[in-house]
Amino acid sequence: MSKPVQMRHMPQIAHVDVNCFYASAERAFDPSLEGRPVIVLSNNDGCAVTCSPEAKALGIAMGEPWFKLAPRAKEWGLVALSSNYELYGDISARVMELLGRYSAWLEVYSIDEAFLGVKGTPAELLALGREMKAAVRRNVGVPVCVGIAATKTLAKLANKWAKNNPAFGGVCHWDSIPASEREGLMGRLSVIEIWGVATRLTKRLNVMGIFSILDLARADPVMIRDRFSIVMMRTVLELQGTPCIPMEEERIGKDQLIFSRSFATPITTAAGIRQVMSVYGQQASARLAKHDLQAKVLTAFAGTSHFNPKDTSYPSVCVPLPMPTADPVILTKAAHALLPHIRDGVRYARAGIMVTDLRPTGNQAPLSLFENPHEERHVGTLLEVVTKKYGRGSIGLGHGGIRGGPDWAMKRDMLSPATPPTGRNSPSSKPPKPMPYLYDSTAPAPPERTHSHDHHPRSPRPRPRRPGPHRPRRHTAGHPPRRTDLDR
DNA sequence: ATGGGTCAG
DNA sequence: CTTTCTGACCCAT
Repeated sequence: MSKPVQMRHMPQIAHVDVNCFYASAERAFDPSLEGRPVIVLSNNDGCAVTCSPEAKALGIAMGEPWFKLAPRAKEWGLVALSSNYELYGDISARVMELLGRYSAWLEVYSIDEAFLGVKGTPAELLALGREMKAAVRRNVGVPVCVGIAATKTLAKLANKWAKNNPAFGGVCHWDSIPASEREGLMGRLSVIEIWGVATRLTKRLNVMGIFSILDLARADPVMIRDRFSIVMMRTVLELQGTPCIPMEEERIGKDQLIFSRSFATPITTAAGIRQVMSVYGQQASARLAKHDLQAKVLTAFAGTSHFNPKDTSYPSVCVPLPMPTADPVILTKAAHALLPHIRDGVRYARAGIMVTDLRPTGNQAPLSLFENPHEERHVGTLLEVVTKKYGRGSIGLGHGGIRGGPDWAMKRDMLSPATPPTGRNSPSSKPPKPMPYLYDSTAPAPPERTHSHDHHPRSPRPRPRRPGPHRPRRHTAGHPPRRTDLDR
């Protein structure tokens, strides 16, 4: 008895992500790094955030402080690089552009991950996955793995499986695996391996006797909803193969922007904090302007190190702005409201500002023009132009513009030299042949969320998107596969 | 509405 | 000297 034809054409979701993205991006830029142990360091060159497989083989773990590694780097032939987000953003854009050719339904989930709506027979889906993997490798130069399944949650799991089990060759189509094997896997994996479940939820689930992914998949969704949340229930349903997390439209409009940083060395003076606040005020202004937004509220904060439990202090102030603004002078002044709360001698390890209550520029009363002379004179714009031309730190208001001086600047001593080559590996150099079974705009839309408790309103029939210019989320290649037995 | 908690990457 | 920096959403208040 053969299955109805439609069964073989159920919409599925492909999850694609780049293996150890930052390290791979550095390699795409500098192929001589291929085969060598490479790590990419966090801000301030503090610790390793991404390790190439060769680096992992040396026993280097994610989060390993660089100062511990440095002495042995030479003997290991270890290449350590400061994180270079410009490079990663560029590589990311190329990957996404390429993936966009394989489906009208691309959701850029993070700087190195995407979901694609796909459909076809199992054999076709597998072929599609392999084709995408090969194309990205060929055209952009980074390795990816692909997981394909009926739901996002399962697609991510399949991807993880593919990554950890060489037998898959980097591509795993969930439904093509015998059920007994899938259950074997789910039975061996802790719930913490699931998308959306971390330490807290794991503990709570464990208390209820739910330890493995299989335990959770077999739990009663309603009970889970009552004891946890609708979100966790969706996870359960998704594990059972019922799509509940739909493909998302590109997120438009943010609710808040945060600018904060840990310092290379603690700041111990109000003067130092003042300087930092000035820089953040200007950064906030530039970002708001870029997105045509204005803020109504600014929060400024500072804090001592979490690792030094004595003498802690976390001052913060919330400043309602007289009118929605993106003006650097006003924002900087507002940020300085934190200063009275800063005590000299306290070792502040980080500080930042947050702008909230954001709204699009342009729908305020004209009166505000006169109340806001800086805006009228385009001070913000000028700052941006100069900054773009001469680099950050070359100009600034008040104490923000001191160049080279501040020792709280990020250390990036091992930065890769420049932006990556264009042309050579550029995706456009060899466009992939479209596959006959692409998920196209005339095909049924991807699964709708079955429970509509969801924040971002979306059109009932999501429209297909081209990948367009992306605003990939920031990302550290974090959450490194803590030891799993995905590969038996 | 707002803030604390939780998660992701 | 376990991880940076964001961003978002859930949920209780």
